[in-house]
Amino acid sequence: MGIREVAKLAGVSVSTVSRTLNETTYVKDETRLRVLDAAHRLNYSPNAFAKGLKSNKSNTIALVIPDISNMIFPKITQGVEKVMRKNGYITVLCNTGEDCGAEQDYIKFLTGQRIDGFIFATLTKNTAYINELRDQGIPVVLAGRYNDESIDAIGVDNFKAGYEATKYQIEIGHQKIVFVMGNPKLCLYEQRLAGYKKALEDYGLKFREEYVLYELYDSISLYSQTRKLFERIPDIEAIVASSDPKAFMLMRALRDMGKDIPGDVSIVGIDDVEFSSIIDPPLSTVAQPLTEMGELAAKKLIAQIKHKEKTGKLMEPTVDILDVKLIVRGTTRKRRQNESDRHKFVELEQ
Amino acid sequence: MGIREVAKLAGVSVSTVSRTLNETTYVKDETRLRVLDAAHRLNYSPNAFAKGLKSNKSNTIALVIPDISNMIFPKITQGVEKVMRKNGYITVLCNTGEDCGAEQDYIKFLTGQRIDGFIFATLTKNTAYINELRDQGIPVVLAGRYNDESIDAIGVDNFKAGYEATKYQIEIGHQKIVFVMGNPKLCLYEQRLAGYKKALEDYGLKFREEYVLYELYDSISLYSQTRKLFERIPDIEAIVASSDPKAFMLMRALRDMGKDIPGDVSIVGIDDVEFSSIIDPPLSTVAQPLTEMGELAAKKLIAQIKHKEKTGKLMEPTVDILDVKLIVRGTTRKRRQNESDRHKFVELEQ
DNA sequence: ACTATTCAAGAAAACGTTTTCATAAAATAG
DNA sequence: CTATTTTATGAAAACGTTTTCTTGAATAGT
Repeated sequence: MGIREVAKLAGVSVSTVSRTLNETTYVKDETRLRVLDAAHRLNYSPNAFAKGLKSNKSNTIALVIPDISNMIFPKITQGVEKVMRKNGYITVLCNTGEDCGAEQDYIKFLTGQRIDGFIFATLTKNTAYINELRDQGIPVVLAGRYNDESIDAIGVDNFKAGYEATKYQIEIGHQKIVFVMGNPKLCLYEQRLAGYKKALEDYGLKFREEYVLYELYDSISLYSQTRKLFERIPDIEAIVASSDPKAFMLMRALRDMGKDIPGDVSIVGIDDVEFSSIIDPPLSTVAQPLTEMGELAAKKLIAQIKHKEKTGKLMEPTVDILDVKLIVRGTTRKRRQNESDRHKFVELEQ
Repeated sequence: MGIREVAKLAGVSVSTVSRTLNETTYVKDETRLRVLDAAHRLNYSPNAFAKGLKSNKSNTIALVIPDISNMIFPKITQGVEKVMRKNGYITVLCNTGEDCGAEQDYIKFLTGQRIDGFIFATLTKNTAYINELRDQGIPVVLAGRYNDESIDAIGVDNFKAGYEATKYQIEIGHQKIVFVMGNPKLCLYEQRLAGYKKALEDYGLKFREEYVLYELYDSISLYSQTRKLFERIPDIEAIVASSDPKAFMLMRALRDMGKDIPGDVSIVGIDDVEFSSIIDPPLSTVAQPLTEMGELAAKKLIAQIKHKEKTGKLMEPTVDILDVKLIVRGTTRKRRQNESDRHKFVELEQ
């Protein structure tokens, strides 16, 4: 089942078989046909190990993500895989479980496996070992993080996302706006928070530390923290959640406290995961183009790989920032003038 | 950076280096230390291509799924990847997009890439090319489907899932129970439907074809179909959805028609995806252990791979069926005695 | 008609390992 | 003290390709 068998059946040398199959130089039409036929008859498929050994190419890339069951990553993954497959690359999945150590181990292991390139969608700040990878000449692109100009990246405008979400809440009349913060180690949350602050500032509202709710530990803790916050400050009017899943958790907590959404609290998220449009009421949110991000990251990586194959060097890194877009759905609502108006409104609706 | 450099630095032959690194036969302690030190100093990592060429092992498996952004697959994927990584295997992700042709292309391509084994979580009935794969001696395990005893598989008891969901609706007093059917090409839906029918029968209820709602095309169409069904048969009391995402879509449609859940319609799903517990009200559903399914499939595949390495043959295939469990949450509710009672109830609550 | 050039195809080297074969020293047995 | 076994290592073959080096035939240029 090797190339030798094909050669024998076609009555040519192995070199000729290789040449026809790889279309590398001249081979007479008549011979080519014989070879192709033989290869087909023997159901020949070249040994990837041998090929790789010569070419030092695996046609395999690694997608490193923290947690595939976190809703934003399947979309990114889908985009990456699709583009890779179309271009003849295989995608290996590395689920690091948000564990930096595991990530490094994985990288070390994969480097030995001669991976052609890496896409990192992990979101921690520490990029030392990632830069190292690039310094070794291995193509790397970051998806969803771009704290560093020294590496190729596709990101979204997280600052704008935070800004737009907040701006909208302000423009529909809210002033007491809580920001739900995520893990501060991830710069995307910092950027979103910065956007929130800037919007407040631009509209002459004062930033108050007690209005930002930090997600400590996990999303369960967010539930109890929400209740505590609303007990302390009952007149909160609006919420900007730094991610959709956080918005879901808050909606849950609020509902359990007897609050109506958007009647009592106007909520806007950031992400636009698939579920945001399915829940009731559908979540208003700032959408980031996740699948597109994956696709672009994949294309960028392929471009680097090809360039490296040709020239032996990597291109200068660039970072592309994708735009975000506010989608108004059912969880946001104009502020009513005062309490008495509000009751009127409620009665009217029933 | 090859083994030769290590050998030179350690002052030994390449054979000795290989032997120390693979711990295959005798090598003097003193020599071993020298080699290890040299390898470490040169940051040596063996070339996977060369290794594979000799051993015919890639330490790589392929996970074939229809759609990673379909909520049940990230969980399975997570389970597979975790076990694989722990055992030194790499997982390549194959997202076929429910397209059988693409799947076959992918398989052909991967077979050439010398993949050690396959896990299929795709759910179509046609297994001809999968059986072929096994006949070629390639380890294969199916996750989530088990229509065939000739291949290793991990499945869930889909019949029981349909049965338990229906049984519960009956036991809390409902009689007019709609079943929402999925793609009939997937045997898991057929099995769930069979469970529904059997439960009806066991409780002396008649199966009515007009009570099963077929998801034609996509989940969007399900929305309009739901409305049509309830216009035609307004007194439906309960719904058994053959998957949680379908339940979500129905809840949406029902809500838009002004129906209260579970007040007017009692709904139970099957799957227990992460979101089911997050939405409001949280979905009652029959849970299948998705992550566990992935883990077990991975373990089974590894067992086959190891066995094949040792004996050159595959073990007799076995299929394991995991149990499912009804989780009662907020979308199900006991039937009230009659219409007048019902109005009373509603008033009381307000 | 004789040399360049292009076309066509085989022989053999190379890729970086592992593994077999060979050999020698050391340990053990009789 | 020799004969065998065990321990330890090097040389070389093998894995299945691609690619360089040759060589030969055909075509073209004067």
